Amino acid sequence: MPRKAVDKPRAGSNRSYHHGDLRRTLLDVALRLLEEFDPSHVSLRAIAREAGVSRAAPYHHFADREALLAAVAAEGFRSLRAAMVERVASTEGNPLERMQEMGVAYVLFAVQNPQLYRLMFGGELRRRESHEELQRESGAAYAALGAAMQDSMETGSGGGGEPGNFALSAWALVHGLAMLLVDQRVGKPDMSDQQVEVLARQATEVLGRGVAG
Amino acid sequence: MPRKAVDKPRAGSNRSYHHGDLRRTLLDVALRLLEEFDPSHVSLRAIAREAGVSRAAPYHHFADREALLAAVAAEGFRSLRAAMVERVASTEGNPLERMQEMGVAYVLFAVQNPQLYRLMFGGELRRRESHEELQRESGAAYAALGAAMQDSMETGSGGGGEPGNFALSAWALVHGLAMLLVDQRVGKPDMSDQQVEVLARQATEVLGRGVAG
DNA sequence: GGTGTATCTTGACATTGTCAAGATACACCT
DNA sequence: AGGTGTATCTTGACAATGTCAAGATACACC
Repeated sequence: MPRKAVDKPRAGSNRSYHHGDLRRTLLDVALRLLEEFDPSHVSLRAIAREAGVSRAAPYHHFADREALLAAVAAEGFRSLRAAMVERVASTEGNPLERMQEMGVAYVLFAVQNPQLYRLMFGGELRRRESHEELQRESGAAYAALGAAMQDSMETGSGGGGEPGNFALSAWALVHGLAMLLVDQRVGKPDMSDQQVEVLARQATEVLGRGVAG
Repeated sequence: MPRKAVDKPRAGSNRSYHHGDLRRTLLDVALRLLEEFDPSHVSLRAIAREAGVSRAAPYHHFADREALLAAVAAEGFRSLRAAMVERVASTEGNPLERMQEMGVAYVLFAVQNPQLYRLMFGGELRRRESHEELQRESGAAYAALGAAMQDSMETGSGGGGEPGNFALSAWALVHGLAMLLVDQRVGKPDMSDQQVEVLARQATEVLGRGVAG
């Protein structure tokens, strides 16, 4: 384990005793640290340090470390959903294509926020069901995905499959691809967004043929 | 953080000073603890304690905690590969069906060893590329998967897709489904193997139509 | 039997999450 | 204005972790 910093509020922090909006600041700092480190290595103390407050300050805004990270994850799901709906909104085409674009947005989000994505989907949050906001936001994101699939199925030229199957396959495919990319098990270390897009479109195309065929 | 045990070798351990095969024991214990806890909560000290040795003993067999866990993960990949080849070996049918069975084996393995699967694919191991055995074994597992796909493509009734696309899609689909199941984002809390099999087969079927269509 | 070396233990340190008790300052009421 | 209450923040403390250095032990070989 690294040995480095002492546990005092950051020097140069000229905030007053009362912070103003520490809750918001903690979330921002946590998100920033998450760009740099694995979720399991983002410590409460480091967040507090970076926010310029003492180690125990966060406990007045979050029950514990997991609650803070859960809040960050919840915001992640909100962003994910926003990215998906925004993308379909700016896409013309039949429902199947639009759903494909949604998948692309999903994968892009993962690649652009790998650690956040890991926090959202990894095992770091062990009591996921007990974090209300997280439940709500992740549910909303899934709902958006599900709605798009519903559309594409209704218009789909009726391959033999049931809707449930297809939805599950699509979600699994997109989620799996995101995981493989985030974990760098697939693709080059530094892929451009364009390259990721192409990859995601290719992967989902096979599935599209499966349902449309 | 929990407060509980003291850091002494387990009482009742009547081993001699020298252990015999501590390395093996540590791996076994780690795997056992992994059935119970998240990878990030399997501590070196707990492993040592459970193995009946002092906290520093593992350092004579592994460079650090991550190296030990990497070795466990490597064995996980060995098991995964074994499960897959065993399954295809006992399957008759065309290459596409055989590959589908491989996917089923993959998903089954994940569901039956959720924490191990998380260790193998999650972000806990940050220096994956520096663990030689892990690299080797995971490579071998992927190779087995890839080979099966190669077969199924060659015999496949030539849909429009390229082999690379299909392979990627298949892997992503299977991996994603495994993840969703392991994280309990899909399926009931305690599904039987049969139920998982059905689910996996349904999911991969859509893909099969995509390539065969 | 003596010596060497691999193996294991003990002690120590920096780090973490968390709680309890004290300090501070803002907000409101008279 | 002044006083009081309460939300907010800090300090001190404890158990736990990973890791290293230095000491103890026992097996293996000459």
